[in-house]
Amino acid sequence: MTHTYEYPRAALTVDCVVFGLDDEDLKVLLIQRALPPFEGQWALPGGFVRVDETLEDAARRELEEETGLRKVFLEQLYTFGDVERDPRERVVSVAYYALVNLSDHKVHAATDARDAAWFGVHDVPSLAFDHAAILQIALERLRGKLRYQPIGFELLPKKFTLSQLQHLYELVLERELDKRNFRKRVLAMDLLIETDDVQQDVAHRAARLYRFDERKYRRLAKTNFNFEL
Amino acid sequence: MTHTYEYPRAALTVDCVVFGLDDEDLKVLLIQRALPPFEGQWALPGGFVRVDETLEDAARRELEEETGLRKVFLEQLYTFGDVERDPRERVVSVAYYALVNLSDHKVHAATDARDAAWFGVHDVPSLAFDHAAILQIALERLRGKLRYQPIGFELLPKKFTLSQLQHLYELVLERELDKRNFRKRVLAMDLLIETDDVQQDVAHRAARLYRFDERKYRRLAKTNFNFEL
DNA sequence: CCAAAAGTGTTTCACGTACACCCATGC
DNA sequence: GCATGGGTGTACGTGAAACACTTTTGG
Repeated sequence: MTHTYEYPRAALTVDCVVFGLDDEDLKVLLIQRALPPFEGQWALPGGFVRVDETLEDAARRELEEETGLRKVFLEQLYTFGDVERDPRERVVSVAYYALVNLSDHKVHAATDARDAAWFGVHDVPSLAFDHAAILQIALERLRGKLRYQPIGFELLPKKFTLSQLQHLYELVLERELDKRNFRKRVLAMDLLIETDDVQQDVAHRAARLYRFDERKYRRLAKTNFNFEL
Repeated sequence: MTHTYEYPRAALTVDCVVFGLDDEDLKVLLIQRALPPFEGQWALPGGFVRVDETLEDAARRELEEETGLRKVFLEQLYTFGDVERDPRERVVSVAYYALVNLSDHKVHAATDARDAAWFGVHDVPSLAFDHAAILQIALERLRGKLRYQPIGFELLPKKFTLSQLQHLYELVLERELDKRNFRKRVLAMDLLIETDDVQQDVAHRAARLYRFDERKYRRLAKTNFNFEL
């Protein structure tokens, strides 16, 4: 069955820049395309928006279909509408970025993807379409938002050490931070809950684990409080 | 002539939130719709994206067609994709916001619009579609960006007084600022050029006029300099 | 006992904030 | 001469930045 319109229409897609964190690096999730165009090349997960689903629903659906990821932090990034960005025809893509913690989420390739894999953000292969540009903009957005929104916790396990948190900020912001000042600032916000647990299986003194107090943050966010690191 | 596709497609539009400044208020430009749906209601200027133009080109074209505005500051805001946001069919809209100075730009209604007029942002009539929500998000974005990007100057004439600049910040941020501290901070950035001109035709001491040094700002922005007010 | 990271305070300096009066101009 | 906004400096307090050693644990 076909669908007919009076004027030609652009196709509409979503693409997802999924960031994850391991011990060494900030990573991005890519899939290897199983179909033309750019068959065999690496690309951001994504696909066509159905006419009866919202943009965010489409992004979540494609993410699950292509990589198995569910229930991740997801936020709209920017809409890319250059006329020649897809060689087939006019395609406008609404890009989203997602944050996941690698320890909780296992990834597997699926529909339309030969393979799915994590790459260090400074070590990505050549990407299909304008996906390299989308990735750059996502990185800038992440850097900007990390400063004044508590989104970094999405990249960490529920319980984390202060050193892990600092390491995350250093990786994303690409500069070193002073340990004492970092701990002072982050604890002064009074949004971390000290748990009774400590790190396991480390060959040195085990660090205390903390949780982010999201409930309290939401309450404060409604008044006029500013998260800032 | 008609166009057929294998799957149904959403229509794609752009909408523009145009902000302007006069002596009393931050204003937004609205048009009165000449056609259904929402005939006779006020709405944001905007319209369908052609298949051979970029999103920004579409926004600029619609802005000129419907309101006569050209060569304004324009930046993408957010893409709205709720399934039911247009009663006719599925329409996804890429929203932009624009900043103009009212003294330089005269507005006139045109294509598809019965009328075009400026409204105080806190005094808008009931709007078509989800345009009230789009306006709210544009306001938040403007407030957020004004703090750390020199976009306020787009709302002022090329030469302006420090009081005008302060007034703009007070209107957008919705709080009063201390005159001496404001002047100190803004001059300390060293991005304003003092001109030889002063205000004309005022019934009190005439204020000095300044220009924003955009060239210098661009240079600094490339290193690691932060505009912040 | 050694390696490795955890954890902890103080001083200094810059910047944000609060605050009030005289000046120039037009009518 | 009076009304209106233009223009200016200082004192105080808070918060950011610099900086080094002791503690705990596992191997």
